[in-house]
Amino acid sequence: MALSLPLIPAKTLTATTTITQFPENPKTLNLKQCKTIKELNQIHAHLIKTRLLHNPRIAQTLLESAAIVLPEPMNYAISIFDKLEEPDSSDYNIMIRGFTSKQSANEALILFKEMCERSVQPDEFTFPCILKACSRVHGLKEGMQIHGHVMKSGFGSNGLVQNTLIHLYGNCGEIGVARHVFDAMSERNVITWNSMIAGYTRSGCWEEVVELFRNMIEMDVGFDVVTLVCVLTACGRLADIDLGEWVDEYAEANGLKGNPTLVTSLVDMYAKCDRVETARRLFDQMPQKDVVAWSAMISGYSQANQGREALALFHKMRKTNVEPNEVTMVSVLSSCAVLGALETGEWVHSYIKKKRMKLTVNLGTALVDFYVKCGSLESGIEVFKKMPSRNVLSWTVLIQGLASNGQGKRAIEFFNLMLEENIKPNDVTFLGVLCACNHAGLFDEGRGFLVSMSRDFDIEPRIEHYGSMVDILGRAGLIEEAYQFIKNMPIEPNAVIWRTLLASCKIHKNVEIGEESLQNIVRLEPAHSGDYVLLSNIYASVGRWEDALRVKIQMKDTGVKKTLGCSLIELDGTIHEFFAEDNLHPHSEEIYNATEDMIKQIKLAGYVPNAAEARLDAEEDNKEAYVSYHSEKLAIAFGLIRTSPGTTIRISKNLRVCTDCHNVTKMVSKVFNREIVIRARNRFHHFKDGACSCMDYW
DNA sequence: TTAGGGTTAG
Repeated sequence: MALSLPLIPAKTLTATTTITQFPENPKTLNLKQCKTIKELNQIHAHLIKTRLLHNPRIAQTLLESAAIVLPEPMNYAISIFDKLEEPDSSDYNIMIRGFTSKQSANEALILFKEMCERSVQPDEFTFPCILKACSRVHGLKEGMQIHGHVMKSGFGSNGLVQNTLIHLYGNCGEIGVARHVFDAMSERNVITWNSMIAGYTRSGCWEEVVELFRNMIEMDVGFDVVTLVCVLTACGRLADIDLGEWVDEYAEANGLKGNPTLVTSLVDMYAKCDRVETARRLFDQMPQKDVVAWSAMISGYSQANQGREALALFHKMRKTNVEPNEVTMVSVLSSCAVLGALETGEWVHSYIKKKRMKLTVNLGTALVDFYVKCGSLESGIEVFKKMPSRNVLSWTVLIQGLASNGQGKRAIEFFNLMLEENIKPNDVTFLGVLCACNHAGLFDEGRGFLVSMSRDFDIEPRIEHYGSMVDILGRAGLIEEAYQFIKNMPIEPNAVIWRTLLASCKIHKNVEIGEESLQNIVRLEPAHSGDYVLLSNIYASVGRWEDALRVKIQMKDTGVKKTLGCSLIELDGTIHEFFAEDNLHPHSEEIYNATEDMIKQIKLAGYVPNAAEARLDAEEDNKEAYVSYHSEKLAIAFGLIRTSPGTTIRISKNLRVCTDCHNVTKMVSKVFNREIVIRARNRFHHFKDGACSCMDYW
């Protein structure tokens, strides 16, 4: 190995400058007190000059300072190590630890190999050190070889070694093997338990984390902050607020709230347990917030569907000197995706480029997901192609994105490419594939995929897959067959399945099966307003006005509240929110005028308001007016007056698009020569030249 | 000299 000794010239070591600082007997030198490389240089030079470096103990202390105490690169330590006449196991241990702690675990492994070749026997500390190195680089294969070595060397029942083995296997996803080592141990300490719990945490086995924690308490093992951090993570994922609060109280009572990692875990737990305000309070109280704390709070908002708060917090973070990392950006992009905030997300994308952040699999996938969820398919595909590596999730978000945007055939092409690249699809991938078949009208293919997923890929279809199949049949107009399919399903149908059928009944005007569907839905899930609206619309569409009204009244009587329609449009990075008939917007009057204007113009081109739905939605006299001011119409009109001609208008809304709004948007796309993308509750609609990508089925 | 912890997309 190359020698690079940045020696201070001997002449600087004058009695007045340096030597006098040393104690008389250099053996008592505490080299670990060296704070800088310069100090170490001086001592090193002195030891060479006085020949004390030939003393192995002194040399080893120097080595330890260079390799472990100082944060310098390993070159210096290497130069000392290479000069050792006969390095023993403890010298090797120091070097292995140094490499591992300085992120060069591979070099640690090379050195261990060299140690074995030079017949230096590993001691009880060597194995924990080298196993930690394996763990760092997820070197399962190397770790297993060393495990074999451990057994041969007789350290198989050494507690330290076993703890590190648990950590290694847990860290490499071999949680079963980790548990095997754990179960075989005769004595376990807190670290043993924590290593096992940490492994379960890493593998997402949240129930096991809680179970082990309860065992720890029952068996009186004791626990510490590390245990609690893992338990809190599990509480968040399991939405176990009771245990989470218990941990919080324990931490409070035992003065652990000063530990930033623990508080970050509390923030995460509260946010995931739907207590975002509590999380924010804790977050605000943290005196020092690192990137993980910020990311946890941002992702808390993002997951609680509070995208605007997430973005606001991200902007606040940018004013501090804490640099966001890839993980932060994943949550920020997810918020943009949920909000449909294309401009903001595009800005985030350029920010990622400017900061030269690594396009990790997660970050790349989040970007693809963001673009396709904003209906910006080409950008999504471009990012996807540029990703240095992709996993099943990356493919799945792309397939789902293409499918929900009405590009079913293209989605299936990507699915085939995925198989060619030997990426194994999972259950969610198949949801995307079935969705693609649905939107592309690929009826036979859909049926084929449903069979294939269990036969060829060993994935049991879940209720969602059956639901997708019901949708495929319904779209094809095979209502009766869809009904029989539900009856013969191996799983008990839920409200979603019946709702899917109900929606098909609406399109194909099948009153009889529609009625039965609603009965089933009401039985399973009484308080869902959309179903009543759908049935009511079915009656209306076949002219059964009294029945339609009866359903409306029934809806009122049973206390089912209609969800308020809400549409969002982003202009110059600001998100504007509209509710049906609202006048909350500061430019309300202007927007209403624009909406009237828009309707007037499309009427000239032949638009006739949809009487059926208008009639039902209307309160008394102002029948037409009511539908005219559905939230997406207001948002589109606002988009028309605030963007330059030809610009694509992008809206996201919380409900399905109603028939009248769908007609209006088609007409607007033609009359005003605009592409309009509406992201609705269940799918995307791309309007262009008077037609929609959903082919009028949604 | 030795072992364990928090944030991320479908």
